[in-house]
Amino acid sequence: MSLDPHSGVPLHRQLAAALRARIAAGEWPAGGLLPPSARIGYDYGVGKATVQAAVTALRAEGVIDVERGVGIRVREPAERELVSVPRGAEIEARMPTPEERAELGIPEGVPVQVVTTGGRVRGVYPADRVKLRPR
Amino acid sequence: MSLDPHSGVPLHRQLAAALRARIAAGEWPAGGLLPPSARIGYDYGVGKATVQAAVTALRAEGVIDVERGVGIRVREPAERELVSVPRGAEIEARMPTPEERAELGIPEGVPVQVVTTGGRVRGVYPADRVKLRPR
DNA sequence: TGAAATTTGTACGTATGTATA
DNA sequence: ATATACATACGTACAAATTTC
Repeated sequence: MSLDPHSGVPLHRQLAAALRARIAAGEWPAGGLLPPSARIGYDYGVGKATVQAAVTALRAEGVIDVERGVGIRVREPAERELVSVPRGAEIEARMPTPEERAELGIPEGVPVQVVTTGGRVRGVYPADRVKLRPR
Repeated sequence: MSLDPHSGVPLHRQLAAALRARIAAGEWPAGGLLPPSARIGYDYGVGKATVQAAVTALRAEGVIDVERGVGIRVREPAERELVSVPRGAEIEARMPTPEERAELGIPEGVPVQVVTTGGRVRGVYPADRVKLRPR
């Protein structure tokens, strides 16, 4: 349950793993709030920066959302729309640029899928809201 | 060139944007090293934690790699292998779990593409090394 | 309306550890 | 062995957003 400072694994990674496991186990429901970060730090006996690092990592994984003044929320899976992709197209995935994140309203930790045909970009899709299907 | 503490935009975001732009402009070649983080902090007049936050963000975007004891390296685009995807399959993208990152050797800031048919997972591909093509 | 409490964000500094050159 | 460079981790202070009273 607790963390081991002598395990060789950094505390912030241990903490991220612990929280990830508790979230996966359903300890907090999707859309629900984790305890305040100060409480988490107290419970696990680590400082603020360590909690911050763990939270940053889980955000980058798309596991949580953090709302300032509110708390740390378990991300809810979004509805996924089916998008057909023609034969011969190519599908790549990558992290969005900040501009794309702003324009498309993409949360942190969510990649984009890019569909191209003949080198021309046909679509850029937030990966949490689409499933691509070859037609 | 420099940062504005009064712009309302956090310094670490401004710094990340500045470095992103300089990288995109080719100021440092792919595979090359940025200046040491201490130098970056000195040049931009910000503290160590601020540089760290900017570096963490650029890592999560897949723009840079950080090698301990070496420096901050501009990531080189990997060779992309073409993978055919059958009709009727579904393609999703997401950030990998830490286990997947370890098993597949996926760098930070790189999503995975997941191909399923009939709900069964047919493949999990590091997105920096594949392009999927509907066949 | 507004004040207070809660909670996260930003940013600094300091010290120590560890990998590489 | 020494120097360089990033990583970890602590603490502190203040700012900003939200909720509650």
